[in-house]
Amino acid sequence: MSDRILVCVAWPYANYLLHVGQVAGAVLPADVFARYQRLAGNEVVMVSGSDSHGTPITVTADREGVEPREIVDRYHAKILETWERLGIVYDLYTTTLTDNHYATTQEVFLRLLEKDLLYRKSQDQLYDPQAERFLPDRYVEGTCPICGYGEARGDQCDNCGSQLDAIDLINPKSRMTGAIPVIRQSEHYFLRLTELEAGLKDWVGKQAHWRRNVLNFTLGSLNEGLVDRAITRDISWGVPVPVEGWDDKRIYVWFDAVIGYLSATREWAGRTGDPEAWRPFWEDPATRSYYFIGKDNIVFHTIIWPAILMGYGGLDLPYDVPANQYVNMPTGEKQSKSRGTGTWMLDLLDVYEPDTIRFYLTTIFPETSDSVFAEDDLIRTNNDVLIATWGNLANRVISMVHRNFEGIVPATGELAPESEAIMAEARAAFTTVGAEYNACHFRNAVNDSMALAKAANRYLDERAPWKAVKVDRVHAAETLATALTVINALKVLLHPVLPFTTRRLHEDLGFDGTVLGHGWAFEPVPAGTHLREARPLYTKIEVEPVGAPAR
RNA sequence: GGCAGGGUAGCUCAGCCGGUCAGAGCGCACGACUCAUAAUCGUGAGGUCGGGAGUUCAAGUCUCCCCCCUGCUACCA
Repeated sequence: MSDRILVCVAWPYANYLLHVGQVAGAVLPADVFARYQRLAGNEVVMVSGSDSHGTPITVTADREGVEPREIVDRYHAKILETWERLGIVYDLYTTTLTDNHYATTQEVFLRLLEKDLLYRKSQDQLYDPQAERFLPDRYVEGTCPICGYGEARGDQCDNCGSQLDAIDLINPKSRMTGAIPVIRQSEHYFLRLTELEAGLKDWVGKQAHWRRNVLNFTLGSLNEGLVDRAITRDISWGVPVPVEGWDDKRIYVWFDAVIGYLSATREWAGRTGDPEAWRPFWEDPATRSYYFIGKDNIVFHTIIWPAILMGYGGLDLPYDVPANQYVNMPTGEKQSKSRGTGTWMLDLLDVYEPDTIRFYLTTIFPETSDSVFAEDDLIRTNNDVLIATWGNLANRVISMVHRNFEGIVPATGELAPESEAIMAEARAAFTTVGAEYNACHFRNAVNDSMALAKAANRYLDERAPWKAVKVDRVHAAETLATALTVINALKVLLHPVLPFTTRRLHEDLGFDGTVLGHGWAFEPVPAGTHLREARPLYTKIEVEPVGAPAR
């Protein structure tokens, strides 16, 4: 019986290239998870898109003197290229610029308004009279009132780390124009999080399967008490507020971005030809929805988005939010788009095979703590783990079958105990490794798979078919046929992480169709099968790290 | 400052409802083998589990204090 699973992935801002941290932290875990679930026979839809609104995009556009849409188009194309080359398979990767998304966002807004979960309130805001624009705190700079640092931001002083209020800055000026900001009143719509707090607490309290940091952080925030948040802004780039007389404001990006999960699923449905196909993924309580995000985004996915959904009514709340920590540089520095530090995915893809990258990144998924990306470590992992333990295993066995059995899988009689044992281990791995994937413990899934590969290497050494074949062909035949079956099992177990090379291996082993088509199943390579000529699945990297720095 | 997560072998990380929890992989040393991308297999070297105090028969595993890293702190998302 199959499950229905919605895989939601954080929406990258379309104003930069993607770096390793974003991919290892959210996108690749989601893809591995979705691939596993599809293999396991579940009904999966995976959606995301480029977040096209927000101040950073406007600022980038201003700096280049172009329209925001041009920035979005440029980087959206680069992002799509990254997915293609890395083998990230979305059912839909869209943007927040579609008519469908605007309509969905406005529909949600109006529903909340009807239900009195939105209200208007005026607040003081800093305004740049030269740019004729309201300023977020971080776009104001001046002298820190606490330590005297001259270039403190309105929200925080980078020198002494103090949290600031932009109004308290000495000699404040706009980072956009240098003008002195003035205070102006502005009216906005606020979401009544205070109203939804009790329901959220009740719901979060039941999510015992969430990761410790996600659960504790969310409970902590709820216990401190929520504050209503403004969901509109004084900007011109964004989803229009569907209310008379609000033409000069827009729905703010954090509100429309999370709604993107819903609008993207609707858009996917429309593209499949069944516009109603999104409903089971959102309206059936048995559907499980997973949100793959970084740790900086937890509050939006465990509090605000659920609050919006609760307020809207009739839609599923997140089942799990397996937020990851960060992937840092070997120097300990963060991968940061805004600082320009980090490794761009496209640079990496220019140099290394996608499965090499996917495998290495999976081994450093920051599932429990920040992890480190290092190119020399990637090379070492490729050569000393991926190839030595796994690639070589497939290669040595297929080569032996060609050398000694004309490339035809030999038949076996009754199996020796050690052959039975390794077969049983391979069969059992489908349960254990499957459970790890299903629980989003991807590193464990890979480690368990590699343990099976090591066991297969050990089995080969013990049975030494290269020796046995000279004196007892039946013995050697049994060894090789058994090893092939274990290799075929590993092909399936590792397919979510290594989709490209396991597809090749699938062909090399003489199978038709796709790995996906065969499903999450233990399956021998039938006797009599003609294997293709042995070819290495992976290329050893002999070079020094070439370096693929950001910028 | 407050809240949350993390600080375990050279490296990357598990373990954390207290008692085979002092581990895995890589690297390193030695040995075996030679089918295979000099790959594989076996053996080994031992890290005061960030620091200090406490609870307990027993603590990386619980409590308290301190140090360091990261995120959030709601007008970056």
